[in-house]
Amino acid sequence: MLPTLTCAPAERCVTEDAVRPGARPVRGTEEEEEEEGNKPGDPNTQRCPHRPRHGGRKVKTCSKKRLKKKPLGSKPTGLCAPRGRRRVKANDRERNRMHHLNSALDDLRGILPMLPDDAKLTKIETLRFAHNYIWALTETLRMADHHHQHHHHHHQHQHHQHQHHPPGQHAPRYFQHEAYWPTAAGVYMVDHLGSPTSVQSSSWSTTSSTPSWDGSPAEGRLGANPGVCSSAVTKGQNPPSPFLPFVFQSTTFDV
DNA sequence: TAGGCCATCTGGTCCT
DNA sequence: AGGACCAGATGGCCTA
Repeated sequence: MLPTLTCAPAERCVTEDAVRPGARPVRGTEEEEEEEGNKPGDPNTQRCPHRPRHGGRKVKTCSKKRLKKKPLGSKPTGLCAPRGRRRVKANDRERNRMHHLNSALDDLRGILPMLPDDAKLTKIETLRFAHNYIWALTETLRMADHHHQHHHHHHQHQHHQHQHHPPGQHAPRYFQHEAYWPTAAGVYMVDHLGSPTSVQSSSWSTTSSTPSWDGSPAEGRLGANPGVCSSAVTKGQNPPSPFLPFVFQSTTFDV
């Protein structure tokens, strides 16, 4: 789902329909306006005129929580107090803040390996994927460095009995393996998921109210795959996520 | 139709 | 005082 831009930045006020051509038609607007006490013309209760009541983000101003949390000394405004200017401004700021957050998330999606089916990762998937992508790259660098040192040591032992590799071949051979390319994590996802959104996120810890990794590779969306993160991964350095990078499996370390 | 994902509103809290 | 941040609530959209 594309992020919807409604009225947050006043200067960029765009209707939802403008950015979501496929959006469904509006249902039941009039009665609900009445029900919420939003009378046209009342500056305190009127929502942004450019924001369609379509889809989505209809609001009831009197949730149980809000009523419960109302301080005892608050104004006796009946069930629904009219929204003041401050509240409206705060809503705009909050909306804007979330838009910025979403665009940052989009930027993050943009630098992650591309998925062939062009499926958009959800927020939590993006964060998890990025987390593991970074992990994979870090681990790749670490192993490359390790190999480099090993190779150098080997050369010293041989007392320079043979020539150095040509520049193009000096890199560790496993770096030339497709699986070690930076897009490895993405390839892994495609190989094992098909579509990243095709997997019920309830099968991993996404549904937790505090999404976090417990460090156990056996659980989770991808962690359940056997053979992932196999012997080549240093003990105690398990990738902390469901998106276990496959960079260290099924690749021969023929150095 | 249930569940997942999302945008939005909202009040509370903390910070400047 | 006002803004940023946060989390809960709510309801629309979409898909299996």
